[in-house]
Amino acid sequence: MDICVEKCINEKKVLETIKTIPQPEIISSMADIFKALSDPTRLKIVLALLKQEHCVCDIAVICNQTDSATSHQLRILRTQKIVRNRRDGKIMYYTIDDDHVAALINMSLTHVQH
Amino acid sequence: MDICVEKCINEKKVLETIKTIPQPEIISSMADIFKALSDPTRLKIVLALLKQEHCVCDIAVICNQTDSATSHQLRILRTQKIVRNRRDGKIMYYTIDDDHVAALINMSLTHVQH
DNA sequence: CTAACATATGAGCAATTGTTCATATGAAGA
DNA sequence: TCTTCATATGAACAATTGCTCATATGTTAG
Repeated sequence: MDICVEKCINEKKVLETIKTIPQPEIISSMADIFKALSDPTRLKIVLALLKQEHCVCDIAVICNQTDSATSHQLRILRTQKIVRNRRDGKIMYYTIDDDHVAALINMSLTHVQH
Repeated sequence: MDICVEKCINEKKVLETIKTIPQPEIISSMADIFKALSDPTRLKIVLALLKQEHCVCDIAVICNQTDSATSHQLRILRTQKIVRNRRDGKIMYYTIDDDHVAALINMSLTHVQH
C-alpha cells in the first residue's frame, strides 16, 4: 500500500503532503533565517546581544574577530531582521530585533541538550 | 560611558556578556542544527515529514530531485537527529525525530510572516 | 576646513557546500 | 544462486560562504 509501486511513487500520499507545504518563497525565506544562524560566529553574536546591547568593536572582541569581519556578519543578521542597529555619534549599537529570535535560540539549545 | 574608550572596548560590559555565552561546543552544535535547516531542499523535506512519514523516493518526487541527492540530504538531517528512519523490506521510511523540530519550524515561519 | 575614529563595503581568495554520476549495499523474488 | 529494486555512499566539480585587506562613509573634535 505505502510501497513505491511503478516509478517508485505513492502518488496519493505525495499529493496529500505537497498540498500542506508552503510556497517556495516562504521556504526560501525560512531557510535564509536558519542560514543566518548557521555560522558559529554569527550565532555567538546573537547570543551576546540576547544578553545586552553592544557596539561593533565590543562584539568583535567577544567573537575574537576583526571589526571588518564582524561588520560583515552583522550585515547578514540585519538583512534577516535578526538584529537592529542604532547610531549614537560614531558608535553603532546593535540589539536583537524581536523576541522570536530568543525563542528560536532557546529551542535549538533544548534540542542540543537532548 | 558605553563608548569604546582606548582600544575600543568596554571591558566591563564585554566580560559581563561573555560570562553568559555557552561553551564553544554548545554554540557549534546549535549552529549545526540551524545549518541542517538552512538549505531550501532540506527544509522542504522537513516540512513534508511534518505532515507524514515518507519513503526516500517519494521525498525525491516532492523535492524534484534525484533519489541520490535526496539520500545525501537525509543523511545530514539524520546526523542532526532531525529525522529518523525505519526499514520495511526494501523501503526506508523517514519521520521527524522529535517535536522540538516542529517548534523550530513554526517559530521561523512566524518570523518570516513578520 | 582637516584629522581621527567607528563602522561599512567591495574585491579577492581559500574553504565549504550541494549536486551529479558511478558504484556499493541490503532485501525480496525467481 | 542471480536479478531487480530501493537506498546509500564516495569522488569530482561548480557554486556559495566567510575571511582578509584596502578603501569608503559618517561623525566628532580641533
